[in-house]
Amino acid sequence: MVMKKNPSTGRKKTATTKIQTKSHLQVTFSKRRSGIFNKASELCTLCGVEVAMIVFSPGNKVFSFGHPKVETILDRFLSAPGSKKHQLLEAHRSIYNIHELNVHLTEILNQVEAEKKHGDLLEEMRRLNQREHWWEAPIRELGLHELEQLRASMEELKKNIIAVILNGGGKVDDEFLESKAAAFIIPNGHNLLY
Amino acid sequence: MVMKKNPSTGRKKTATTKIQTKSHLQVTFSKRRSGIFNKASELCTLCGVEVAMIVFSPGNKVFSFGHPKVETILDRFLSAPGSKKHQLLEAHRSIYNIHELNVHLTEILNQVEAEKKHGDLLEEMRRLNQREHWWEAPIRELGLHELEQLRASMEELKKNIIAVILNGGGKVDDEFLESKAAAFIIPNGHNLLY
DNA sequence: TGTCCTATCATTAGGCG
DNA sequence: ACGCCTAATGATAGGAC
Repeated sequence: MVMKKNPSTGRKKTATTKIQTKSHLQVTFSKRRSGIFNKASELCTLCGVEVAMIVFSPGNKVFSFGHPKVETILDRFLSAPGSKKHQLLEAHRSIYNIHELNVHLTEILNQVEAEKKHGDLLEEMRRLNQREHWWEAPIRELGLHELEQLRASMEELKKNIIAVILNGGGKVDDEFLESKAAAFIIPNGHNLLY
Repeated sequence: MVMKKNPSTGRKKTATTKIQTKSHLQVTFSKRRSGIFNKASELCTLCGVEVAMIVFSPGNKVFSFGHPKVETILDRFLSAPGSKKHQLLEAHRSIYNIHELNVHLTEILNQVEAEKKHGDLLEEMRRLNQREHWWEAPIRELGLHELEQLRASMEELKKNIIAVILNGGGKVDDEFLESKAAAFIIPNGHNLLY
């Protein structure tokens, strides 16, 4: 026998419009949300399918359900072929592009470094040559003095070249030159670069 | 009065395990899926919240529901602070990083180009100088003939320098030199570079 | 797969703690 | 916010189209 303890209780019809009473809305939201999540879970176990669900509450909190995992489903969904969904996945791929770009950039930067060193070396030669403006005057007019200056410049240039190559730009004295004499053949200034 | 047209019809209890009959499973999936989507839609209108849902069917098809849009919700969800969810958003941001990197790369490449041109110029000077090995022999021993050779080399070097600077590497004849004489002071070989 | 139908079953509105 | 209770409403299994 059924006892009607409280005739006023029980389910009532619900409107299809937004609930206005804030507290009422909160309660309804909680109940229905858990209900839907349960139904989603049932769908998973009953049909063996994958489901993801994301809900933002009226209080702007995030509720999510996912089987097996929300992220997994989202990955599958975003990687599915079609329209704008691809762009996030593309972005994901671009991480690797960035890595490649960085590697490329490093290579390029090394190249720049090398080119700069090379350029500096040659620039120094040119500067040393031009410092005395020896080539601006017709060569046939060079006197012994000028030639002597030129020779001295060349000696300095050689030392500087050695400094750049062996020493990274440090000072080069005769002792240092002697210590490296075995590696670079510099008997009387010949065969320094070749 | 209610007529019972078919007493065998009507709802029956359902197990909580996976449905084995494939066709049965398909039907149940369809019905329940649309049911859940309806409930989600109701939740949206009733509580004014945002909902996204993704379901993979037994036949591996994708069904999705979202209010206002699936992508919108996913964006909000992925940008929500917390754990791994960030990584996709980070990836999204990295698109802009890639753009910046590309700009940077272009700058660097231009720099490399400039350095290379500079280097080539100086390299050419060096090669022209060394071609005759004029500086390997003690300068004081240079004869008139060698000096003449040196002078000729310098002339060629100057032309090549002008070619690189003005012409991008093309050939330089006297006519061309004359056409550029106003810009570069080359009365008798003086003040070419400075 | 979707829709309509019907007879159930499951959900949940409303109230209370 | 959560759980329990009750009763009415809503959802859906099963069948047929």
